[in-house]
Amino acid sequence: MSQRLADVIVPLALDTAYSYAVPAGMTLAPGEQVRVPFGPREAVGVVWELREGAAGNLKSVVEPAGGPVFSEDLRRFLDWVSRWTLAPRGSVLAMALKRPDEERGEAIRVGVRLAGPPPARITPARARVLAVAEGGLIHSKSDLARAASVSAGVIDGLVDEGTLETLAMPAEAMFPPPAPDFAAPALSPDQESAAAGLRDAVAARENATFLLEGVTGSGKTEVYFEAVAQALREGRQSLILMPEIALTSQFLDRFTARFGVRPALWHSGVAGRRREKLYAALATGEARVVAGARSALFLPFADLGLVVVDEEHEGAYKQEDGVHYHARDMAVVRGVIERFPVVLASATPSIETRVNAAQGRYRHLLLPERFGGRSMPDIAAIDLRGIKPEKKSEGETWISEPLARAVAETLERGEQALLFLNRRGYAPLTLCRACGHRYECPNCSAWLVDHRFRRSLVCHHCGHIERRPSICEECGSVDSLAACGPGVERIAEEVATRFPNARAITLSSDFPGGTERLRAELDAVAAGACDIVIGTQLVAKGHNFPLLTLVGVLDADVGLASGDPRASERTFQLLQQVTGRAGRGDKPGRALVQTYQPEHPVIAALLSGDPERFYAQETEGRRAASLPPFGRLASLIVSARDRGPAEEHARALARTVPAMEVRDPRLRVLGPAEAPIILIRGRYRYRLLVKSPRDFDMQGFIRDWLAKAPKPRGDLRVQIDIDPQSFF
DNA sequence: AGCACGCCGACT
DNA sequence: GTCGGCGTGCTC
Repeated sequence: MSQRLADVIVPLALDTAYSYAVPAGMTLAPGEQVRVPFGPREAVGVVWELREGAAGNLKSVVEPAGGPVFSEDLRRFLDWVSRWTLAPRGSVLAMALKRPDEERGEAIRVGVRLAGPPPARITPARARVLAVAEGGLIHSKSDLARAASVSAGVIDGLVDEGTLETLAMPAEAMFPPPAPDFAAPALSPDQESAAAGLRDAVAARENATFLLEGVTGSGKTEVYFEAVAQALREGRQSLILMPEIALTSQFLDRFTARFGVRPALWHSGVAGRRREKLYAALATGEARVVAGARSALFLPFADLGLVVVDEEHEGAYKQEDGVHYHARDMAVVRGVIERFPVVLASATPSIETRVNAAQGRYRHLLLPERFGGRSMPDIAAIDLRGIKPEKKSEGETWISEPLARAVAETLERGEQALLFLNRRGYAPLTLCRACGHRYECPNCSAWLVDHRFRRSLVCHHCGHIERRPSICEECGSVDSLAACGPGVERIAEEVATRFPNARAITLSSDFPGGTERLRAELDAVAAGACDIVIGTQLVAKGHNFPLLTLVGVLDADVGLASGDPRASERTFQLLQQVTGRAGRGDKPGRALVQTYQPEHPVIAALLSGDPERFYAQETEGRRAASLPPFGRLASLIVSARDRGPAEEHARALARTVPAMEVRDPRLRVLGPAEAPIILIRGRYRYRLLVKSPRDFDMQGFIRDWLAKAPKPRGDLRVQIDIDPQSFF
């Protein structure tokens, strides 16, 4: 006998949809959330498909579970992401499905208002409460208590006496709609023509991808705000994706100035009730514009009409654990499936995006000038080869004399200077001068970084932390430990000796007090609270310092020596971005770049002020090596607590490849090789690389391969990363 | 992800 | 003899 069946996906690391009978009388739509029996317990999943069939001895759906309905398009998108990343569908669903905390119960806010005669005994505290409550308005308990500066107990007392009554507060409008024409800006002709292109695409629901490229200060944000405004006029939702740290008050201020209200925020710091409310408001369409970190891409929007990926070249868009995905690329896919335009904005686009634009897959919108005709900073190299050796003595210095002079001049003019070094901590290596012992992480094959402010040695890979010793743990020598190389803390020390009267601050992601303090500190710096900023890459990103006129790059060569195929691109983008921080106000900017290899292509391109040269070279290099975007790449990381099993399983996987019947000669499997950092978090890692042509079904190959290969047992793990971004 | 089943060590 | 360690496998 045929009856209605529901194929349900549960948000667990499972790829299969499980079939349940729909009890007679229960109405269910595809995409609805349902409670289903699952093994010995119950789970909430999403109806992926409804069909007719024989119920056999299938279990039945318990009940509809409420919450957002997952549209056909969203389900197709999640399926696509699963097939692309090779992650189980349930894991991908888990990124989109957030159930409210059942423990917490309903979100009813209790309010109070004046409703009866004054109490028999009137106290000063009670009098203050009555004065505030006089108008007969509904107050929330906590607001009323605060306004009358009394404790909540006083309110409760008045409720007991019948003077105040409690009632449910009307739900406050959590997500007031931004106004598309609140403060439309005056745009330059370049901005206006780019904005017009975006507005048209939004209005036409065109599924086009745009590269919006313009140097720092060219006004990209104003342009994509026009696309957001258009989506608002169309009554559709917008999502602005940003690297998490860029979600600062500066961005919120600009948004508020343009649209009159703040956008809704979705990132790891938004939790609890706020997160639940926003999740619900997304699905009803009440939240119109969301600014979020990469994870916001998977949320069940009611009617998404635009996605902006700001700073599209940022590595932060790549998720490196769980489901390995690139939010920028998945955003483009969501745009195609749900038929809306996607805008990729950057001053220094990724090679991938540049090539896609050049080949006509993306539309290229270029903002050639700094807004208001401000000039780009003057960039000059300081060749350390001629300077450094004579300073190598007991008191090592990292700021060369020419750079120090430039800083002094900047301070004299009352302007701000930034010293950039992309290395956290005090020194990247600690060794014993007596025995040569190097301090290494017990869980990782990496050196421990001296964090002198915290008096600790810290591993930047696993977070291991130990007290900075005074005697060598190996040979027992006293005062023999030497810090090798600089980190930002060490630069801060040098700044303090060289410029004792300057107000200096060191900013890096390990800033004490967490992200919130850090964001506040960035605002204070922008407002002029200090003279010298010493910072890691964090200061290069998403924050403008209007008073900054000098940027000193302490070591432009960091990162160039690694074997990572993306090292050049990343270094170029970072240096271009940080030097671009100089001179944003009405003062011209200047950047000095300390380097041992001024003729290196990356450094030379930076100095020439001609990024096209770099892009042309790098693109050719990728083409010649068939690297992305000209070829496809995947990495398989095999890991285990013991070295032997990890290596053995990696070899076993490699041996399975030639045995496969289907084997395209254009496909290559390389390795296994030890990962560059073989031990991380106590796990040994071996890596296999798959290279294929662009038009090859690489995921299909990997799926077939792993189906025939030996299954990982015990604590062995195989992680698949399609289009890996980092290679350690 | 849970949760049960199952097969080996140290306890009443 | 049993309690419980966590490796292995399953969830319509």
